[in-house]
Amino acid sequence: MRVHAALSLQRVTMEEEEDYLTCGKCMSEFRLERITSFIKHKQQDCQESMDTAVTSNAELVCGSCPQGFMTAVGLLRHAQTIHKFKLFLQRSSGITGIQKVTVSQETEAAKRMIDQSMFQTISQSLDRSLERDDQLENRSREILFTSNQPHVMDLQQPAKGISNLNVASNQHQIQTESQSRPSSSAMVKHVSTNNEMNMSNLRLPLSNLQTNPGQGLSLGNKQLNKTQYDTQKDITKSDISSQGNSQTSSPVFTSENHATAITSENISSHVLSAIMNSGVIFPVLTKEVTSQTVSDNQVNQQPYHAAENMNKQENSPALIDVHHRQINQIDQSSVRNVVTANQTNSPKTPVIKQPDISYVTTTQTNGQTSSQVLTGVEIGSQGIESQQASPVLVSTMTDEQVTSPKLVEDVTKHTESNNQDLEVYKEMAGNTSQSSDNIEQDIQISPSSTPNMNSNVSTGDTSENTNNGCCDSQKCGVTVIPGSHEDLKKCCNAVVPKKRKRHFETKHTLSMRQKLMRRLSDSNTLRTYRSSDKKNRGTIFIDLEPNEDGTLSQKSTVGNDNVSFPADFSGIGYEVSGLSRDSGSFLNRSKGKGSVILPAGAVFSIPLSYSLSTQNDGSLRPLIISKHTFPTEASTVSQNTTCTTNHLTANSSNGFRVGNENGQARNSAMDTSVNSAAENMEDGTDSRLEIDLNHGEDGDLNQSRKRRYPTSRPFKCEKCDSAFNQRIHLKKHMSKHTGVKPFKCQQCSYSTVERSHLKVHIRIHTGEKPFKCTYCEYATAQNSTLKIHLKRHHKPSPSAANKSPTIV
DNA sequence: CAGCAGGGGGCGG
DNA sequence: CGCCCCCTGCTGT
Repeated sequence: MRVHAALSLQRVTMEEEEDYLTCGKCMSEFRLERITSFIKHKQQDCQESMDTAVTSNAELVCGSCPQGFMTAVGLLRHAQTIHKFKLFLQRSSGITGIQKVTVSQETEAAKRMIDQSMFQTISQSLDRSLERDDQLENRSREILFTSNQPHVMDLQQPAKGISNLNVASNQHQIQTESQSRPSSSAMVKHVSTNNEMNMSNLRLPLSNLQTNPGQGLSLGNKQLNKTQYDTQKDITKSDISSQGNSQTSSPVFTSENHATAITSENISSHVLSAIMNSGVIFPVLTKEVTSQTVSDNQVNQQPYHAAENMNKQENSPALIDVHHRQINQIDQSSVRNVVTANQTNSPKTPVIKQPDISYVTTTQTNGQTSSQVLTGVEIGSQGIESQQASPVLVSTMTDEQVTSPKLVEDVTKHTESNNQDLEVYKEMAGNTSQSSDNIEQDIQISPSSTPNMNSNVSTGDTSENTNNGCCDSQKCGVTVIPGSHEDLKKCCNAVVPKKRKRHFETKHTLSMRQKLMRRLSDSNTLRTYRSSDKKNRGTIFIDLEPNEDGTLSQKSTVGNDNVSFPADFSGIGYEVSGLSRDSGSFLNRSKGKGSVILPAGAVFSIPLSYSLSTQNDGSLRPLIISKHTFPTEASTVSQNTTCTTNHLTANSSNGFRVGNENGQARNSAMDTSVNSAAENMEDGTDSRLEIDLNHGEDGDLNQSRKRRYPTSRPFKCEKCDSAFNQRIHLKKHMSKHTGVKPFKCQQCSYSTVERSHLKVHIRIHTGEKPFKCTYCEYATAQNSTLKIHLKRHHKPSPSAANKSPTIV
């Protein structure tokens, strides 16, 4: 039998500092100055010490045994270790740090232990403890209990403590009186008779409690080392096992991963009162004790299984220093146990869950039993503060639903999907092995947000949105609902910014070139179709194919009888930038990316919108699309158009010209509305859709802005002859007449109607010249200025330009 | 020739 | 519709 004499509970107050010696076996406490009594106590193997403690030091006496204690904490730890009280703090929300405490049903041993006299004793002790608690550090005062749920213990505004806690022992009903201490505002509203106590919104002193899943649980800014962590796990493991083996009707415990151990520093009177009145056993962790315990363990080269020994009723040190329970294996059986538990146990049986575990719990309200699927939080690598998600009430289900095969299936599915996470977690936590048998009775449902120590901030990259990563709440902030993991995409999309989503859609799928090649390969047959069922309007796609000599050929005839095309497109270079989306606008609109390489034999389409007018006989006036070159532009075509065997060079403003044979042409884009042309036909002239081979005035290769919208300008200015294709442009234009320029420079009198113009203007004051010449030191504030500069000073030779077309 | 202002089109939301 | 971008024209050096 090992004996641990541990120095514990260094209560630091503002007024005094008391040191206590705690027997690790019987939990008796001795003042430090009575160390001789403590030594004697240990020498007598605790036999004599009880009397010593009771008679000489004890302020509290256990109601079930003659053990005496100086402090309520000591008594509680005694209750914990000897009489098997348990309590788990459930950290159940992240951002705000709000936490939840769920207390298990008392054990049979605890039931026997709890009697009125004990509670009265404890109550008195709590009052005395408050004197110290009020003087503890702020973090000790941060423990908050709030709850608005019925049948739960509600302790509100506990910052200053609780007073006069009276306990009705047998029924465990609690009443509170707060009149004795003005600062005491905590109230115990109600405690259900089934000993279920649910204390929500517990805010623990976060500064004093950090989780380091990879290395253990850090308490009081003291991080446990690997050995300590393993010890904790061992304790937990055996504890789980004992729970399952010895207490078939006991509360079902889920994994205690990241459960909050109660320390002498973070425990407050509220916790104490809660514990006392719930009749539960709780794990107490005292820093000094932990250190000592671990030290002893290290000496013994054998971790101490406190819980195991406790369950064996051995007279062994019972300093349960941790319940940082590591979940290592979750199998379907464990999942199903959840439902089984809810099936077999009384509805009154509380299900204790862990914050990072999705779980099913049952509650009783007005005599009706309902079950809820709850999810907890995940603990980030940075500690509790990194928790992100609040406990999410996913759904409220009836018992039938809870026990339905569907739920079992969903939970199972969900659990399976997260097993990989668990493996990662296990590995990172340094866990070596744990048999699933040990947690066979442990309820662990859907560790949805299994801590991912390496989890990154959501990147939105759908490629990473796998089951084990996407719905990690650390990534997307969405707590996964058991059984809803299949809705993974929705989950992620809910948090990925739209722009980012679009970014990934456009940048991380197929490259533009891949898209182009695929599209080309899919369209080796010429196609000409109308996008509209109406006879007199639609869009025609002219399929063209580059010839071996770099020219283009139109290889199909138009299906529309009312539309004819030139028979030969040979020798004509076309920019591809006019392709609409419908026809496969695979070109990037970025500058310098207006060209495209077409493999030999590939076909691309040029969309042409048209609208036909009716003739006198009621038939549609044929629309003629012909190759048309203006005499003055012919040279431009030959000069600026580059059309080699395998590529086409896109030049700006290269498109179609709509007009009539009188030469009344207006610039149009590739996607050309022929409405105006149709209108012109009304006057009897032969209207044709003519292909404008003009490649722009300066032949700038970068001028490849695609034109998507029709060039018709229905929005005409009432004060001048200006017309625009969009209303917004007319609106901007009107500012010229009205003088309204809402965007004003703060440093000068400049004002403009366009925000972007002001943005450019401000560069004058800031001196910012983001556009830098790649050939010299020249820099400018406007891109167009740089272009002019390049053109004037670094103009590439025509041959070079031909040899190096811009490639998308 | 550089710098700047402004018009107008494209495109996403 | 707002924003951005491209382009053009004007002006000063």
